[in-house]
Amino acid sequence: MKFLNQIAAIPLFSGLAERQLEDLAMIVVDQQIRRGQTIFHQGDEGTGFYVVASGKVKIYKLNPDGKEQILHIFGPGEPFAEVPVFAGQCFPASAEALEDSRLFFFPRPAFVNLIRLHPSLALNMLAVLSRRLRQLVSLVEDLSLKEAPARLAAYLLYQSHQQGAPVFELDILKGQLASLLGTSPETLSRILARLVREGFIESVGPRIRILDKSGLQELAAGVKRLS
Amino acid sequence: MKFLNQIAAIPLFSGLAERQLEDLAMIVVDQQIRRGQTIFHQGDEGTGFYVVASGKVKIYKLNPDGKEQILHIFGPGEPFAEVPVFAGQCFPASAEALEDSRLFFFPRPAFVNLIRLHPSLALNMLAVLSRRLRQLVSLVEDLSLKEAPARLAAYLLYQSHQQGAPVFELDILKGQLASLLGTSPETLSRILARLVREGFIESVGPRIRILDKSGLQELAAGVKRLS
DNA sequence: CGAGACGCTTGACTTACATCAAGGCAGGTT
DNA sequence: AACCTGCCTTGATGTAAGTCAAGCGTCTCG
Repeated sequence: MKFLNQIAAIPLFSGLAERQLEDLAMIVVDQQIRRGQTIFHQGDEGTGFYVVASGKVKIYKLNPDGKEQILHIFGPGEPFAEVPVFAGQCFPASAEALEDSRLFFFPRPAFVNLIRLHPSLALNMLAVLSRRLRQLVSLVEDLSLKEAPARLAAYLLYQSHQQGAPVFELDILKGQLASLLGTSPETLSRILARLVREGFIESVGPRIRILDKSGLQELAAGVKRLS
Repeated sequence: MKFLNQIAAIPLFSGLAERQLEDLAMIVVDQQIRRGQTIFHQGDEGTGFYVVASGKVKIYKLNPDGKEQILHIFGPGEPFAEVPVFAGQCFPASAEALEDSRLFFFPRPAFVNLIRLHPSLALNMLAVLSRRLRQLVSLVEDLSLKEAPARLAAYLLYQSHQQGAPVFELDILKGQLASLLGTSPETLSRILARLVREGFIESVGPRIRILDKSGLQELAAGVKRLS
């Protein structure tokens, strides 16, 4: 059966029996998207949700002046746009591919039926939404209670942790990072320069080396500030 | 059985059979809280979730300087603190009673079992989390993409709509409203004064009268600004 | 090769909002 | 009545970060 292996590898579907995975494979729709292409706009009706098979997708909001705030960036294996499946039906935000991507689309009615039949699928989905909630709470906290340098420090530490090394490469463009951190490219550039000047990091292009991890942690927590 | 009627009236549990409501009533714990009292702190371990029976509760974050951001304010019938039930186990934020309140507490293990047995309970919970996600996305949008006057305008319109009249009373203290809108009491006070001066509203103490609904809507949408 | 286009950086300026400080007003207590 | 205390308002000042504008390296493509 088509895509069965790839579907089985999606964390959201972990713990499901072979039979249930086959049910999923029955309803899935495969979709190719080019970099820069819009997947949906906020306000569009949501007829199902997606899982990233390959590539990278951003979920974002725009204001009337054209300023953008990125809410999430999702990579392989991560589901997105589940909200309209369970509440209301329109998307609260827009989605666009940051790279050429392949998506699995699961139509709503069939998926809701599967959830009814399989409690472990429901619990997995509850866990996904709960983690998402946690992420968003943290974004609100960052935007409202921390300054831009603290947000950047937190992001750098997170990336370094994810990639498992004190030296790493930013995996998104700096302009996109600015939008994710809720600031402008100019401000991001200036803060990065200050972090270098004050010895917290080295930076060449997208390559970052963390020199003072505990200093960055203090910045990120908001207990210390740049001079 | 104790509390059965009140539990049956909670929207989260709508559509459940009598038998299932009785199961819930078996596991519920009743809890009285005084105004100002803390229910839990962020980082505490979450052993279950709550539903407000009466009173009012705020969910909030603090930064090291003591600045507060309110994430939600919940009233009768609304569940909160579900996140640690399904993902991780510690609370992402803190909770405090804004009024003397009565809470129903549902211990995690028993509740998770009920979810396994009753798919409609799972779907109800998914709907609750999805709506919560929508709310938080909207909060991020407000904080990052709108100015304080737009946030206040949106709040006033929402309250007016909720209470079903162009004249209404703020149901929380202005200081708390400032924290909910991500601003300071001083700034809130000034913006309110400007809204009055420019003829959008009348305001005496906590009493608000909306004079120019469409003007406020334009402010809230960010297409127009205060002069 | 030259010309764009794009992404990033840097400098000069502007601004929304926070902070600090003082005072007003209402409700409750002695 | 005098006096808190809590909440709100108003004024003066400070600042983080946005905006505008110019310039630079890199890559692509005619």
